Order: sequence, then C-alpha cells, then structure tokens
Amino acid sequence: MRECSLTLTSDPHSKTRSTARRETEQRILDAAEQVFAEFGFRGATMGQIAARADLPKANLHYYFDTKLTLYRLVVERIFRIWLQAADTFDDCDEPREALSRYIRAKMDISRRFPNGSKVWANEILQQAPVIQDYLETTLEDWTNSRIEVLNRWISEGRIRAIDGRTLLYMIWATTQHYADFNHQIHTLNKGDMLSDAQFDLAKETVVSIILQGVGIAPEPMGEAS
Amino acid sequence: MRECSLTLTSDPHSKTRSTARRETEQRILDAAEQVFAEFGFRGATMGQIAARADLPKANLHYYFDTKLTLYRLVVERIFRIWLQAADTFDDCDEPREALSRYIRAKMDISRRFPNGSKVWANEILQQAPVIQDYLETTLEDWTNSRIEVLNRWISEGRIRAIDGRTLLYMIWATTQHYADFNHQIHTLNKGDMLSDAQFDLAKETVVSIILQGVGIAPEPMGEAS
DNA sequence: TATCATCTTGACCGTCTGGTCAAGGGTTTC
DNA sequence: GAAACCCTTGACCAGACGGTCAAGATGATA
Repeated sequence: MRECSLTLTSDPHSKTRSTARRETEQRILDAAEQVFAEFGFRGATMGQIAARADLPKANLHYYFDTKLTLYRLVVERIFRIWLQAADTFDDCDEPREALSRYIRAKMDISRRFPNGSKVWANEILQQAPVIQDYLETTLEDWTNSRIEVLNRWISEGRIRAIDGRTLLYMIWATTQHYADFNHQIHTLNKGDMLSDAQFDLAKETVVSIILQGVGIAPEPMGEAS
Repeated sequence: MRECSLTLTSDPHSKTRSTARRETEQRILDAAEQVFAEFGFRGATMGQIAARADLPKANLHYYFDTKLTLYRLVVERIFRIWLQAADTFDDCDEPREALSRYIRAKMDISRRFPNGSKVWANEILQQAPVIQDYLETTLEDWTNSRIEVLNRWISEGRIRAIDGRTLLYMIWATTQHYADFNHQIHTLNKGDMLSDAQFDLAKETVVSIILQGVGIAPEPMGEAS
C-alpha cells in the first residue's frame, strides 16, 4: 500500500529485460523448490509449481524446458549451500571450535532453507536418481577426509575415542531433522513455528550434547559465536 | 530349481482360502510399503505396487478398494511398531538403562523396518495429511510425558541439565537416519549394506555419545543387552 | 457332478499429467 | 512506424493415472 522501494513480486515491466527474466526464473525456482520439497520429483506436478509461482503452466516450459531440468537446477542450489556449511568445519583444526561451528552452521541452514534439505531428503528416499554421482564423489571425499581429522583428534587425545562416521551421521541427522521434520516439530510446539529463543535453545543443546558426548568440556562462557 | 520346503512366494492354492487371502493381502501391503516409502503417496502408482507384488493391478482393487485405503493400512502398521519402541523407554526409570534401551530399540527398528520409517518421513514432508491427528494426540502426549521424566531426572541430578525435547529429537533424528537415509549410508559404505559389525558399532557409538552427552558415565562392561 | 461363492484378469473409462504450439501482446531497435 | 525479437498464454495432444467391470477360472460344498 505505502511506497516501498523493494517488493517481493516487483513489476517485471519496470526493470530491464534481463533483470525481469532473472526474477521470473527465480520465482519459478522458488515455487519448484517448495513443491519438490513436499512431494518429491514424481509427486510434484508442473501445474502445482505454476500455481505457486502464479504463472500459466506453459510459461514454465518457456524458461525451463522440462520438469527434470527444473528439478536439477533446484538440486544444484542445495549443493552450493551444503558445501558452504562444510567449509565451516574445514576452516578450523580445534575440535570444540570446528564441531560447534559446523553444528551451528547446519542448524542455521536448516532454519533458513528447510526446503532445500527436504528436496535432498526426498532424493535419498528415492535412491538419489539425480545426485548419486555427487554422493560418490564430492560427499564421499569430504566425509572420508573429515573422518581422518576426527581420528587424528582421537589419537591426539583431544576427543574421546568414538566412531567418527557415526558422529558425522548424528550431526547430519539431527541438524537436518529441524528442516525435514519441521512440520512434526511445529505440531509438537502447539502448531507454532519455533521462536528464535526456542531455536537457539535447540541449537545450543545439540552443540552441548555432542561436545560433551565426544568428551569435550562445555564451552567457556561468552565464547559462542 | 532344487526342492525347497519354503519359498518366499508360496503357492496360495495349497492353503485354505482365508490363509491364502491373508498372504496375498500381506504381499500387497509389503509391496505398497516399499513403493510408498520411495515415492510418497502422490508419487507412488498402483501399477508400480502391482508390479512389485507380481499381481495384475485390478487384483489390488479387489483386496483394497482405493490407493488411500492401502496407504492408511500401511501407515497403521508403522504406528504399532513405533509404539512398541516407545514401551522400551516407558518400562524403566533408570536413565542409563531407559535411554540405551530406547536408542537400541529404535536403531533395531530402523534396520528391520526401514520402509516404515521412510513412509513416516514422507508423511511429515507432505505435512502429515493422514497422521496429523495422531501427531496431535498420541505422539504429543507421549513426548510431553517423556520430557517430564527427563526433567525429573535432571532435578534429581541423575542427568545433566539439557533440554529434554531436543534430546528426544536428537534420538529420533539419529536412529531414523539409519532407515530414511540408508541409501546415502550404503553409498558412503562403498555401495554395500552395513554389516552386523558395522551396524553394532554405529548403534553403540550413538548410545555412547548420547549417554556421555547427558552426563552419564559410559556403561560398565558386559551390561549391554 | 452340479452349484455356488471366491478370486483373477484383460479391457476399458474419465481424468490428470508433462509437454507442444501457434497466435498474439510488448518492447526494443533502427 | 515498422520490423525484429522476446515473452505470454489458452488450447491442445499423447500417454499415464486411479478405478471399474464383466467374463471367466478356481475352489468349496453337497
């Protein structure tokens, strides 16, 4: 109603052609991510995606030729976000700092991009028809290198002797749970989304249990990032 | 080829009518569970389920009138299994024993019935169209009562002061991860299923990290069930 | 063997799906 | 202003979908 320099669905005609194009593509990708997150590749329909993007179905095929193309592009966005979180682990060789940073980063991603995580979950449930080779290359390499780091920390006596792979899976499972199962979490929270305070409590509880679980004393006060 | 006293798809004609009927229904339910687990309700097709049960599609509709009926029955089976695991927590008031029993039970269920867990995951991803009222009643009641128990243990100084709800979510997320994401886990295990030894290591590592995480000293040797 | 209920199945139906297309509206360029 | 290009869209298509049905096969009963 009142003047606003930036609206979510701004009028494409007020922009240059390429800008408008990018915005429309983005709107379609966002709608696609939501629908794919909920119903998976097979369950999602182009009609649903078109409705959520508020565009005629034929328009989707003008920008993205097939449903599979659109799906692949949605999945690619998720890779980039996941890799960004991986960096927070790689950047540090101090167990407490590396683990708590990584957990917090993954928790924040689950909160900000729940649909990305859900699309990933659907991919795995469907035996990874699109991301299989990614699992076998990038993910496997990263995982193995992190397990080596964890094993080194163990041999240096900096963390307890636990199975590093299982620890990684616990962190992935728990952090992604806050995205993939957010509907269940909301239902068990009287139907409301988690408040900032509730989410912070969850985040710090996860950090605390994992750190304590691998034998690292609780973080000194005031050191949380 | 050679004589075999028990085959997986035994000849229905050698049994009484009601027995054969029950066997056919079971075969359809098993096939349905697999397909629903992979593709969710919308993504699954009756044709796929029929093919996996090795029956003509029309035969499915003789035993179960609609796709939704079949789906509801599959979901009901999962409820029963889940409640059975819940009992292992309820039966005991000793933190170490209750938590490790519950975690082990949930891990074993993830291994034996991965499809059930996957159907549940798909339900939540799709905003629980079928199990919503179950989440709001049985699950919520059980969750709250367990959180009360955890809080009592905290006030009695038997476990560390952590947020009980987050602890429960961590346990659910981690244990169900071994079912819902088993494809990813297998891929990261050179494409092989986890061996008994690998799965036991994972199970005991989860127990160990959680127990240590809530401030319970590692289990005395030889006490594992 | 004859009768009847139970089970099986290929063929079929209306609807929805992903994808196409041609006609037309807008915008840029000269 | 007109030609060229970009974008939008309703109408349409072939195939797949959930579900139906009637005809026949099979098994139980007597």
